Amino acid sequence: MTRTARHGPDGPPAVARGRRPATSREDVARAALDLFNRQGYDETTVDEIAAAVGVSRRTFFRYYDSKREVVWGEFDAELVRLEQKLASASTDEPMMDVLRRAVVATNRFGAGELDELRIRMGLISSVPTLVAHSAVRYAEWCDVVAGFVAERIGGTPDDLGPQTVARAALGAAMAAFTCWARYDTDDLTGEVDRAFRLLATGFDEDRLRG
Amino acid sequence: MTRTARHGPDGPPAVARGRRPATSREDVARAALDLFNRQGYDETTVDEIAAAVGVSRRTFFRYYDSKREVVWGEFDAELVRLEQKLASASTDEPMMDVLRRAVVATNRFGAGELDELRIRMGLISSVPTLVAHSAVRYAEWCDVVAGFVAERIGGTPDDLGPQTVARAALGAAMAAFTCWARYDTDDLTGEVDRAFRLLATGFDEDRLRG
DNA sequence: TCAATTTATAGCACTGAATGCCAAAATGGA
DNA sequence: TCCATTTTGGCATTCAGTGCTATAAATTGA
Repeated sequence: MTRTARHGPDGPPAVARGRRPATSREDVARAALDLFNRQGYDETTVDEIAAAVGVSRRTFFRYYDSKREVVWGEFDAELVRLEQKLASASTDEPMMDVLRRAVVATNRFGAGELDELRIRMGLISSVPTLVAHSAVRYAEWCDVVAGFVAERIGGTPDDLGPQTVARAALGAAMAAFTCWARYDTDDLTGEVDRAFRLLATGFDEDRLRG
Repeated sequence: MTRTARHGPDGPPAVARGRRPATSREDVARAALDLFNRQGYDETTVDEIAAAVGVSRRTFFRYYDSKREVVWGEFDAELVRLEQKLASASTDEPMMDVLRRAVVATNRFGAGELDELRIRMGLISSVPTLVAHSAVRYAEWCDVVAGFVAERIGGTPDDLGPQTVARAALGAAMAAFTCWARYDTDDLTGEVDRAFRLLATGFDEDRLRG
């Protein structure tokens, strides 16, 4: 992966040397999502996306490793934020509370981002190819959570305890996201909060009904 | 998908008409798993598998829809069993207990099957392509559980409650499986049981340490 | 034994994703 | 203008997956 380092967040704004990029990750993503939304993910070829941005097919693959990846935007950055939130939490606060608040916090989005996010999540949770790829991305999310849990209760992140908590937490987050993407509740963080509270009560049947 | 109906489980053993199949799903799976195990999943082409079974590439795709699917064996049958267990459970027994016992019951394997199962699970949880595809297969598993939960607490399977329980339960089951596949504990059902008990207690920190 | 029917296979052509390789274009600096 | 740098474009290739058609092998019935 060779991203443009020209406007990277670190270091000085490095004067532009060599040929200028013909487009950007953001532009590619916009064009692609638009096509996916209009004619469907499987019905959109990489050639079409490239043409829409005015770039060759080969160049598309220099901006994104695969067609799948386009839908994930800047997921990596969110992962880093989650890790920081978890690491900086008070040791006094109960583990599941820390986890819930951290996940809620990393999923606050501005009103302007919500529409695009809903399109992304709608695709991720409905197109088989993307449902599949989500497992790969979410595995990284799980690793972060498992690391945090292992830190709290001792042992390694690979043990049954941390793995179970991490994967169950992922399940709760995914449930909240897909429910939010499907219905028209504008309250994403509320859904996440509810899902994690259910998880922390061990799925008490009365609470589930309420 | 056209499987051989010749020895199908339903109906009379239907006399063999027409040309006999050159191989079987089982034989294809055996040859494929052997190759995957020896030289890796990505390094094994469909042509190689087909050649190993003595059949053309095109015929391979008549036995399995994709290279990925080979690893999943007869997962569909297990799904049906889970659905039956959940449906026939007593309404008096707590929901999470029913779920735990049903999942444990559908994951009892004979000693002879365990080695191959470990190879399958090892691949599923380590090869990116298969990690990805697992999301598609496990989604069907989730649907079954979400249906059961909705039946118990009311509402539809798409609501936040059933979705959260189902996906978290899946997480617990996956954690148990991967832990079992990685370490040499021969006690698969024990791992599943432990994971689901953790889940039902809302991940009590003391219990997680114990 | 021969023809009709049934079922499975082989082979070919084609699409589409992804990757490696190299030449050409564009840009700033000496 | 020449050079180093960076990005792009195009080509060739691999591999998964699919549709189509012809052919091979097997049973049934005459």
